[in-house]
Amino acid sequence: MTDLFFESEPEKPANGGGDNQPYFDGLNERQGEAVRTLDGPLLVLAGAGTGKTRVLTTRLAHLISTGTARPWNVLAVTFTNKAAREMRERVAAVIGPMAEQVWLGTFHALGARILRRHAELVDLRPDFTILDTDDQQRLLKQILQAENIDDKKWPARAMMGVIQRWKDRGLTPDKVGRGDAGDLAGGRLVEIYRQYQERLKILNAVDFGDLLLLTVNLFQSHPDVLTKYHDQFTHILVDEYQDTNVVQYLWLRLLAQKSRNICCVGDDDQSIYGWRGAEVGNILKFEKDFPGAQIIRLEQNYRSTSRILAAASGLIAHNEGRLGKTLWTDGADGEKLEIRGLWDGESEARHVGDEIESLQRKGAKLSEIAVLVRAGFQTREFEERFLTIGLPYRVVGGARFYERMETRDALAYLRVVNQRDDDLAFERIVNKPKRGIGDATMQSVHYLARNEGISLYRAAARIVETDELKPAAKRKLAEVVENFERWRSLVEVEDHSDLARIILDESGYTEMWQRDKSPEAPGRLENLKELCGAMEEFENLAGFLEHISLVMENAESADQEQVSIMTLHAAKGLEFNDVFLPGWEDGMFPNQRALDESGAAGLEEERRLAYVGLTRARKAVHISFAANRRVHGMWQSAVPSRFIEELPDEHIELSSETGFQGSRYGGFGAQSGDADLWGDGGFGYGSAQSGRGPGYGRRRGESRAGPPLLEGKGYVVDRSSPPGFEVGERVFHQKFGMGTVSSVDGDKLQIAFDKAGSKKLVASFVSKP
DNA sequence: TCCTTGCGAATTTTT
DNA sequence: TTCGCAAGGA
Repeated sequence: MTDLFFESEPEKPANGGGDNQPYFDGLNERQGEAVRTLDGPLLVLAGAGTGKTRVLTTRLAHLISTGTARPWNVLAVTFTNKAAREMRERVAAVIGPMAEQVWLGTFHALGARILRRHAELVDLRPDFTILDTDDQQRLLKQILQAENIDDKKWPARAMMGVIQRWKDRGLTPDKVGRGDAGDLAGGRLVEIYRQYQERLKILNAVDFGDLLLLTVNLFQSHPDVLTKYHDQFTHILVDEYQDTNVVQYLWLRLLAQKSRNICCVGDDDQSIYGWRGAEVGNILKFEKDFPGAQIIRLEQNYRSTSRILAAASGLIAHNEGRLGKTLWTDGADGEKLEIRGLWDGESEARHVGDEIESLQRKGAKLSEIAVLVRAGFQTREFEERFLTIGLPYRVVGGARFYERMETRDALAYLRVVNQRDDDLAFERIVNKPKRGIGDATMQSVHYLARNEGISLYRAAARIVETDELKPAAKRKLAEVVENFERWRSLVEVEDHSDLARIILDESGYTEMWQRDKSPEAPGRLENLKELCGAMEEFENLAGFLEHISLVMENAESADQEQVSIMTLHAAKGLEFNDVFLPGWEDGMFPNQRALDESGAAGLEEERRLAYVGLTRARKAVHISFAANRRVHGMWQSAVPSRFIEELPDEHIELSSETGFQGSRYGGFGAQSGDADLWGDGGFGYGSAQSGRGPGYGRRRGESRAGPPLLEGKGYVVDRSSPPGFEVGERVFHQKFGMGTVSSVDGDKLQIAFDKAGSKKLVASFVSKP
């Protein structure tokens, strides 16, 4: 053990005391090893469902209960507040109130905590504001506008993304390479980034990226500060290490370099946040970064059936550059993965709805069922269907309480009271409710603020002392400033939730909604009440605002009996008995844009996402794909996801409503010599046809040339080899009309339709005219 | 200052 | 298709 100087308690012998502790009960050998290995760098490769959280919390408890470290000597880092909260609760269950003293939190929360202690060293005041995404974007937009950057060509959102990625990589404006900026924002993006940072200083504000970036800068430029933390943190624990970006990595490395007692837990196969700066590389090169590191693999899965694991393993094996793990279970084989091909999106939603109802009839709990989609907009189709059949559901990860307009307005008032220089907050409410402070007035204030290098609030306070504004505007603005000064003087006197009520009343904000006749108004007033109520749980105004900016959570709806609908990203870390994975079509999943933008790496990340999806399921996986889908109002035809082909044959059961007669699917039947692959289950071509109204089947038949379709058990399966098409040939599709073949790739054709644009589809969907 | 109209874009998201 | 934004008119 290092740092004996700082350990007041004598160390327990390596194999003593701890091992018999009750918290070791039920840990398997590997897990126990991961808990006991307290010295030196350790990487725990924890596959899905292998008890990762358990190991992490037990290890933390073990560190403290053996006296190896005192609570405040442990730094435990997570990515989400939820994970942090869970860990703290579980540790507290073992070691009691001492858990409170552990430095446990998200990277950002811990960064903020450190940064506030040394704010002046990075040119901030300790009461700095933490801007949320919306504020960041608005601030950047202002700068872009001032610089006359075309916001059509260089939208603030996208530019913010680029700057964010720089921050993720630890790059301050002076460190961004020349080539990195390219022609972004007319080649001026680095300069704009610099200005953005300068504005933040004036606003006494930081964005999320700064919480880490500035902390790293602080450690690098003030070794004495770093030393202080070296002395404090003798043991570091990191959750979800595969999701760390470069700054987080630097942050950890700086803090861990002395003690080297760093334990990172993660799963390279579940790295799905590359698009927002996460570096799988961090976990892949752990051994190089921390020489002598031990690696422990957790491979025994306690969640899924062996078929699900085999299918997931088969899929993920297509990725290169993995550390490699083989999940196993001593549980049951379970059912084969069910894969359904449907005619279109609506039909898919109906199918999923029916399946869920059938599960429900068999006694399944709705809370144990989830529909996991690739992108947020896909939830709509299922919501509509579930509403019509009266199936209770909830969409996880929608609009959040703290993102609602009225909440943000109210918060803006509080932010200005808390910190005058918070321009974004000030601007948001200066004329809300309407009090006659329009663009013209604010222009003058902006002008003064810019010239003097001061914040809007200070500029406003100054400008009302002059005769620059028209009398009416001047009076109104002066009133606003006076109000804020008065509210500010009440901070010490009034209880902060009462103060919030006073502010909302006196500013006329509450009245504004009371007068509002729109149907949403009552709800908004309700939210405002709720907000004031929520404040009571906090010590003071500043504490509350810190919580808001860092924690931004949904008020959790009670665990009711409802199906969960969410994105695959949101599902990470969760588990359900039955998991539905719709939309497995090329272009949708894997997502076309991911492929276009990130190529092979993008495909691998999509595949990991699929892996995450599959491994959420305890008992059964239901995959589906649709032949036709309406995207942005246009009908698109698609081929099944390549991931379906990558699933091991012996663990899947494929059936299709309309028959995707691609060679693979034809080959399926031929391979096993068993038509049953197509024939089980209740979803037939015929029944689907009747549900959709007349026409489809007939049209399809009519427009089709060549041999009639084979029919078996209600399915239409074309086993004849697809008619050969050649480049340049004219073809007909029932939905897209006439088109010309532009390329041929096996049984998939690229067709330039006369009206519907260019599409890639399976040859059997088109016919010769 | 507010409302209408028209255009363009439309992943994943925590902090 | 639908939504959000920005410009232009009342």
